[in-house]
Formats: sequence, structure tokens, C-alpha cells
Amino acid sequence: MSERSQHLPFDLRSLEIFLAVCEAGTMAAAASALDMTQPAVSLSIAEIERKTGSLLFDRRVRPLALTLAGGLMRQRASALLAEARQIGPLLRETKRGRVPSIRVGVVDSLSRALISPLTKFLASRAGEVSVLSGLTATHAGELLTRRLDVFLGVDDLEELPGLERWELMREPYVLLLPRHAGAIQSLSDLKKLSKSLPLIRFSARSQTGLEVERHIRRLGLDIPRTFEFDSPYGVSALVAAGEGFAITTPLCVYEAQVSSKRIILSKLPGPQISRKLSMVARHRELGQIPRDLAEVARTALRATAIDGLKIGL
Amino acid sequence: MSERSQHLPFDLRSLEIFLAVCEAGTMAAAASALDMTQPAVSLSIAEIERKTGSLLFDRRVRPLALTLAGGLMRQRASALLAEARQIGPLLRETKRGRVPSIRVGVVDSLSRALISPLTKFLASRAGEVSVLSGLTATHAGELLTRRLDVFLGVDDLEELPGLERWELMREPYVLLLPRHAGAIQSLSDLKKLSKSLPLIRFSARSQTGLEVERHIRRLGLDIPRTFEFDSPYGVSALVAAGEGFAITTPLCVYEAQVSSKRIILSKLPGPQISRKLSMVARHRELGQIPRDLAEVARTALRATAIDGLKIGL
DNA sequence: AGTATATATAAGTTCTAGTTATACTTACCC
DNA sequence: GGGTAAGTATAACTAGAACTTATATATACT
Repeated sequence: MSERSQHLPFDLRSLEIFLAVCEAGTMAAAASALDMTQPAVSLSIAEIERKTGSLLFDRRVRPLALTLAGGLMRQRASALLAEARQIGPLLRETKRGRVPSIRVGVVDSLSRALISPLTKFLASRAGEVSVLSGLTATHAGELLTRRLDVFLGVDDLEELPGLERWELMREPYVLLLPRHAGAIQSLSDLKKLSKSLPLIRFSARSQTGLEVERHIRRLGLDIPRTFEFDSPYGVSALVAAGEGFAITTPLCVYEAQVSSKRIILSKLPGPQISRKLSMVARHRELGQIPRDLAEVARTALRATAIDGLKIGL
Repeated sequence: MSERSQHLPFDLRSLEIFLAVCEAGTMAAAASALDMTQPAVSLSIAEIERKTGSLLFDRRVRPLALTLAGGLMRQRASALLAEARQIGPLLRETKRGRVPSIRVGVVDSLSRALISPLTKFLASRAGEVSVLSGLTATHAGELLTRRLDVFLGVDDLEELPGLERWELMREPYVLLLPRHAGAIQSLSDLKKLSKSLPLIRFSARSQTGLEVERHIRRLGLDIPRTFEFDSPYGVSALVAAGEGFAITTPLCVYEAQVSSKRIILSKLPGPQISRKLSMVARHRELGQIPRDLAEVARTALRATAIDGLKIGL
């Protein structure tokens, strides 16, 4: 009961009545427009005034004049009702399996491979489609704060509850070398290479960068930090320019679209590592859409990976 | 009764309950958070679902999962409630004679004279102040569609009901000539002038332009249409450049701020005409504010008109 | 001032949102 | 797989909000 006091000083019905009075100019006219009696309208207005503690109309004049507070209430109330009235029809849309708007985050290294097929699919399931590129870590935060509905990236946020996850594919980390570099067969070849050419790195802000770094330490390589990039294009472009070599993945290379004449992909010597690409959405909020979306993404990634092979792995 | 059917399928209270369930994950938990019983929550949710015709939760799983429609409802409902909760506090602001936001239109030719004093005054009466410049005709439309609260211009919209009007001042139309032109004493001097120099006009979209045009016809002058401008600056600048002469007003000239070395203001020969500057607001919606605002505007215009005289009238 | 038109108040009625009590589901655990 | 704990739905009831009719009071117009 004590809770009730902090409640809203009006409900949508009373706002409808208030607006009807604003339009009609008198309570009596509003009452007949709303098909109710004049005292009901009078009481409803009086109730809002009592609960808000503000007079909305100046009763000393006829037709009624809005007070300062009343004018403000009119602006706000009409906006509020307009939005409220949209909701019902929007809900009905979802019954055809369509959602009014959907926002998807795609990690930079997949955007070239996925943006077009995802958008095409989503257009059939949503009225408004936003596809945002960026880092997985950023997207994870945005998913949790509801600025994104789904993201596709390299972290499945295993530790967080309330999410649904789909594995899209795994891809191996590989060596990306300038065409002129010799073949790298063994770990000692790699160590030698790292003396003559710098390692072009993914920044530690990216999940991929962190994994590469961890692996380098595991291999016992101690390579100074010279170049680092947030984006797959930066890494591949520098390798293509002969400025260094990189540890990356086929899809990252595909993403960058650098000329395949200037680069070679080769197997990483020593223990193999791979990265897992996942899709993450809030638990059961989008019905069938995530499941279908994951399938579309898998198909697109498989197709791209096959193309990616042509680069020369 | 038949009316009731087209009503909104929820009210603000039921949205609060719905959101509490979304956050709590179960109806029972939401009920205790809201300090009510579980069946009440269950019934409230069921009622929204019945009225919207959309299932919001998937009951076959626990904790409850949002359906497609439920996810959408969650987004919309939380936005709607956030706005609704702002209204109460905003209304309270108005009790100190302050209004949360006010939007004022000022006709271009007064903006230099008025913008600073009006803004200063409004800052004491509103939390958010917008002052927009433009043509009176545009502002009139915006006033009626509630995108403006007040405007100051050259039309008092006499024919429209539901508005309050304040006269700010009258100012005479005058001749604006390049410094090198000879004195114009009589109508025949003016006719002669119009053979050698073009008339720089206000566009017919502006109220001032229409009045000037009407007066020219009344004087029997037939002057070809060469230059026309929406803004006072355009007109004055061309006169200052020696490209023509104009029929304008002191405040329009002041507005343009062209060098007084290049221009002369002189009395219009023949019958005198003047323009009336008015302020218009929707009837009794802003309390005392319009009355005070009009006084501020009058003071500012008088001060400017005296300065304006120094230009050389 | 008198009349017509609005608004406020009073008293009674209906209907809704809440209650308690209980039956039914789902999830989980041995 | 059956038993148990936790959650949800349904039924029957109640308090109070939202309306109603009836009537008193205030404002505007002539």
C-alpha cells in the first residue's frame, strides 16, 4: 500500500481523456466525444491534478484554458499515447515471424563474408535491419545493454547466463607471409624469420590478437612489438607490402582483400590452434530467427572459406 | 461499451508488471518484488496477452522465455515507461513559473535585434530554449502544428482563433539607397531612379516582400523583377554594393549589418506605409510568459530602432 | 440581472484489479 | 522414472476505482 504512493500519477486512459478535453475545449464536449458522462471526465481530470499536484486547466475561464503545466502535459501526453498506440500493431507483426527491427553486430574479420548474406536474410524477417561492425568485446557489451540483439564474433561469452549460443565454424590460425619470403616448415624456420621480419599483430583489444599473443608466448618466441592493428585489413596490407609476417586466419585474410599475388598462407609450424566463430543472442527473445540466422552464416562462411583456400593455403 | 473494444490493450500499470516479470525471470519473483501476489501478476500478463492477441512468454520453459512479441514488448514498454515517469517531475517544474522547454520563432529581419535579449529572458523561464529564425509564414504553420510555442513576426494571424496576440511596434517602410545615389524627394525622383537602378526585392514568400510589392503597384511604378532575396541581408548587401535600391525598414537594415558608409536611408516619397510587428502564441498555454516576453521584445526593438536611426534616417 | 451552458459534488452501481485457496506444470534430483 | 520443489493457472471472493444519475454551483452571454 505504501508502495502505491510512488506510482505514476496517471494511466493511459486518463491521458486519453485529458487530450480529448484539450481538443474539445470543454469537458462536456469531450465526454460526449468519448461516449461517457461529464462527471466522469471531470473526476478523471481532477484525479490527475490531485496526483500530480499540478492544475492542468484554468477553470475561471470558458472555454477552459490550459495552464503552463497543462500545456506541457498536452505535449507529453500526446507523444506518449502515439507511441503506446504503435505497440499493438507491432506485436501483431511478430506473428508472421517478422520482428520490426533487428540489430546485429558482426566482428570486423567476418564482415565481408557475412554482411551481404545476413542482410539479405534479415530483410525477410525484420522491417528495419542494422548490421554493425566492430570488435567482439564491444558487441558483447552492447548485447547485454540491449543495443544489439545478436552478434557474430570470436567469443561465446560462456560465463554469462541468459544467452543462447550457436557455433558457426572453426578455422585454423595460419602464417601469412609476403610472397618473397621462403617456405616456413619448422619452428626453427619461424624463429629465424622473426629475426629478419617483424610480426604484424592484431591489437590486444581484439580477441584474435589475444589468442595469437598467448600462442606466441607458448611457442617461446620473443618478438618485439612494432606494428599492431585493430582491423584485419591493416595486418594483411602490411604483410602484402612486405613489411612483415603475421599469424592470422583464412577469413581475416579474405576480409582484407589484398592481392593474392603478394602473399602466401602457410600452415603454422608447431602445435595447431584454431579460433571458434560463434553467434550469441539473448536467450529466446527472437524465436526461430537466431537458429535460421546461424544457418545462413554457416553457409556463407563455408562458401567463403572454400574461396579463401584459393588464396593459396 | 462498443467503444471500449478499440482501446489500448494495456495500461501503464500492466506494463510495469510485465517489465518486472522480464527482469525477475519468473512471475512469482516479480510478484514479491512488486509486493503483490503471484496470481495477480499472472492475471495481468494474461490480460495483456488476451487483449493484444499475442503471447508474450513461452510457458513451456522455466524460467519464462520471452517470445518474439515479448521481446519487442519489452523494448517498447521500457521506453514508454521511462517517458511516462519524466512527466510528473516536469509538471512540478512549471510551478516555479518555469516551463521545461520553449520554442520561439523569430522572423529573419528581427533576429539580430531580438535573439540575444529573448534568449536571456527565456533562460530564466525555461529549461530548454530553442530560438528558430525563418519566414513568418513558415512559423505560423509551425505554431499551429505545435512545433513552435510562440513566434515574433509581421503577421498576427488575425483570422485564426485560439491565438493570443501582442503588438510589439510599428516601423515605417523607407528607401534604402547606395550612398552615391542622389537624394530622392518626390515620386518622380523615384520613378527616375527606377529607370537607372534595379529594385532589390524581398521575395514574395516573405510578408514584407508582399507588402512592398502591393505598395509599388499602388504607386503606379512598374519595375522589372531582377533580384530578390528571402533574407534582409541579401537585400541590404546588394544595395551597399551599389547594385540597386530597395524599399525596406530600419530593422531590416539593422539586421543586415552592412557598412553605413555605403548606404543611405531616406523617407519613402508618396503615401507612407508601415509594418506591424507582432508576437503570437497559442491561447493561454504559457501563463505569464508571453506577456513578459512581449515586453522584453518591445524594449529590445525600441533600443534597436534608436540605434537604427544612427544609420542615417 | 437572467438565462444558457459548464463544471463540481454527492450518492449509488458496475466492473476491474487485486486477494486467498487450490489445482496443474515444469524442472530437477536421486 | 517417480517424487519433490518451485512456478503458473484457475476459481471464488472482495475492495476500490471508474462510471453512472441527480443536483448544486460557477461562468459567459444578452
